[in-house]
Amino acid sequence: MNEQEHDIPEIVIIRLPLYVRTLNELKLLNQTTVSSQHLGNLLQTTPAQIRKDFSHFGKFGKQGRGYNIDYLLDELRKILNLNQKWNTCVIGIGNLGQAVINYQGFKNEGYLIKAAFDISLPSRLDNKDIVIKTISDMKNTIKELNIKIGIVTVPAPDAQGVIDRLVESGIKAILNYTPMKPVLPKNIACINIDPVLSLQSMSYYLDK
Amino acid sequence: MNEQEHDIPEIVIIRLPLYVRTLNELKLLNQTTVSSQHLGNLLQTTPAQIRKDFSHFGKFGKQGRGYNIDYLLDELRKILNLNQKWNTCVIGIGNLGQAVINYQGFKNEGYLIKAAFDISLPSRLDNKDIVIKTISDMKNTIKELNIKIGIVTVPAPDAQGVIDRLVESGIKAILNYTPMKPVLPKNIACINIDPVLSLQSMSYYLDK
DNA sequence: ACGTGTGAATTATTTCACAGCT
DNA sequence: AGCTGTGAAATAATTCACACGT
Repeated sequence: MNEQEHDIPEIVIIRLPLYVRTLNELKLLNQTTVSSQHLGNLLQTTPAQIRKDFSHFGKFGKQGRGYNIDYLLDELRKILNLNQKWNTCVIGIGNLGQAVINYQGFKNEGYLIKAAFDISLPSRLDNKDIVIKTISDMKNTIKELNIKIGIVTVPAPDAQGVIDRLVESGIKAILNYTPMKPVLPKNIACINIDPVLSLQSMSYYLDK
Repeated sequence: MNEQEHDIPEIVIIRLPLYVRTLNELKLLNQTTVSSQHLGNLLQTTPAQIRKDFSHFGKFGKQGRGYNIDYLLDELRKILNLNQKWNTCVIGIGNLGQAVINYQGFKNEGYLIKAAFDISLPSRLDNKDIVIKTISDMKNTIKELNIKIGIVTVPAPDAQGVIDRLVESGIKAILNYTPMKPVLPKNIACINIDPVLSLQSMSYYLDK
């Protein structure tokens, strides 16, 4: 199988950003080349899995030599559509929403928070780069600013309503910080971040 | 296979808290009974998967009648060790750490933040229920307060060092908000929350 | 000699389908 | 009739192992 002929397993897609991150770190250390063995050591995974993952997309390595880091990074970034900025918005400007807005990690990786919405406008939230609007202005603003990704930080009971409006507004991906799994058309990507569920599953292993 | 004779797949453990959450919601709606079919509809999964998941732990249902919600909930909560409070601590009191400390969702589910640590003590952080200490006091405080879970919200370069100290201090589970995968002894549970990785993997599906 | 890319083998997970209880 | 619990079957994911290029 060569080049993406058919559906790549989602679990492979989820691992690609890990490879990108580690390759960036190697680059910072002035490495130019890496083997699947070495990358596997750094990522606590097997060389076979890394080679198999890459094989879904093409042949990026050289036998006997491993992978050229710059080349592999660029290929992976192209696959993941990381060679461009993505406009995002935050819905819900409470504690969590403000923490998300202030977090620099999104911007550093090319995810620009262009707008933030809430039911009513907060009095103080000084950020020149971000448009603050009410949820009733969502659809227009999202289209005008070419926003493709929504970050949902409203209270759980409001989430499905907000997400329905995001979908109507043309959003294509959702990062959902709400403790619920939204109902969505299947062409919309969504990842749920749910720290309580994480603690609860880890609790299984406690006192064992 | 009856009762947990051998290792339950982690993927099953990860789904159990979802069942607990949905059963709680049904209980709030005064339902007393539920079938795997109905639960599957609510959770957007298949009845077969739910029954198979439960079958790792015992027989909780009645043929022809489905599951008694109170009974099933209690069994699942016992399996997950949710019928007790767990003491936790936060390491790193920046934006994110403070958002975590202020979030009520942990407390509501029995995860009590008893202490917070940073390199130096912040001047203002008024919270009567939480002990604020420097990282040098970590080991003693964690042992004194019987803390079993650490929530890591320090900058990435500091994370491995902090996590090593948590392990030394006797912590058994880690919720890691840092964009790195820590090296850990395999008897320590760890879940990484990494919103940037999530956005990057969703970006694959954008512009498709 | 090193290390990729990949079919084949293995292992894990999901789904099927039905006997049997209520 | 309705619905669980579970072997068996089907599907998916990982790992093996090696031919072949550098």
